[in-house]
Amino acid sequence: MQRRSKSDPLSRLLFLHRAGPSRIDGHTVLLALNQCVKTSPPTQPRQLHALMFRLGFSSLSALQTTLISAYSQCWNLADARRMFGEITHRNVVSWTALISAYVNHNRPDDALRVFRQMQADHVEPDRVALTIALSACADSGARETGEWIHAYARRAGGFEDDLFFYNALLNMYAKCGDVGTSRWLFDGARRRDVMTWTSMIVGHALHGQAEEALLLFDEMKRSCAVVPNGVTFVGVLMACSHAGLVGEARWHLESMSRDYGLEPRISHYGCVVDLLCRSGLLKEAHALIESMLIRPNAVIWRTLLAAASLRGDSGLACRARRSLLELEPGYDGDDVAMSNAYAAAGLWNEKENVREKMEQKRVPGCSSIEVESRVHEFVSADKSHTLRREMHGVLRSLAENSRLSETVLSYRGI
DNA sequence: ATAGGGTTAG
Repeated sequence: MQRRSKSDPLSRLLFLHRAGPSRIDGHTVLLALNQCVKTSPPTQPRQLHALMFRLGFSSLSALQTTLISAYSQCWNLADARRMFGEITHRNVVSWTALISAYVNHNRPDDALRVFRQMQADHVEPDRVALTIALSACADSGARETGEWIHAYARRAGGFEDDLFFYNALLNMYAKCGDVGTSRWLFDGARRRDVMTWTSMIVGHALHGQAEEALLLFDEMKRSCAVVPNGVTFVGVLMACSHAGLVGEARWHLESMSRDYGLEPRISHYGCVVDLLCRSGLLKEAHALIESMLIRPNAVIWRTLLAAASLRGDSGLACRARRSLLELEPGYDGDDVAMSNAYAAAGLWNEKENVREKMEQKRVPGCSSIEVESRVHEFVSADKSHTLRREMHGVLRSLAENSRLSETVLSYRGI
């Protein structure tokens, strides 16, 4: 149980209640609930839930809806779902709260399932519901559903002035692979905010269109209408990373804090470390990690370890491995990388030592994939799956195709 | 008119 002060919204509410229940109405309770959710750490939604019962507001649908998002924000999806089940008169807002909960818990397919259930229940989506459904489409790559929502919105009036909706639409097309339509929406936009620019820059970057992304970022700065934020710089650095533009990436990383007062986060450093490593600049990557103001995480060190093992730099690999043992000692993949590093450097005895330790652990790495809601698992050199012949055939043709396109690219001098 | 539900990274 947390300690709370006399002035926190819950205590105030209880005080008012004791003074005379008639002084409290639904609005008062709702305001208090919202304040509770905003404090950090947020008040446990179960306490709020109990209080609603005590004050006699437990069946007010607006309050129940607020509790759905409160449970969701406290990482309690099961209780959010249960809360939804308790609502007897569901409207578009309560459905939307649940859809949003699934989106925020990285379950876009479940979000879309609920979106369809809502319509089967004869509840018409409004533009907020459509906006959240679009972000679910973007996250799961559900382009056809996204296009359906676009058509639906056009019939319902377009919502072109709603930047929330417009940005979600533009982002959906970009994430689902249709950068052309995304750019068409961008060029035709009546208004643009940071999110519009950022979604478009990231969209280009994700699809390897580094030049378009960087040109757009220049244009954004020249227009002076919006100020880039941390996410914008993730897009810019991703673009540099895909195009191998080392100098440009370093310049933008410095410009972030110098010109915009944005302290680079781990994801920004991650982009640049990855780029330096893939360009073979391992010493520079290491120096950047050591110079960071924030504590490097396992992903960053693992990037360096992978590069060091690929190039047989066993000294640097050891350095990365040491940090990884502190951060994530149980991660078996790092042993594999380390043994590869020794092998690449010709240090066979050291390689054998690592291998032997791995054998003692005996935990084979396992990959899994979900197809039509059945999960299939594979370990290395697995021959047990009934469709292995078909799968190997597909893999062979993929490998063949990528060899072909590589030949074409090198023929063009790229 | 409408408490409550909203967009950007990997």
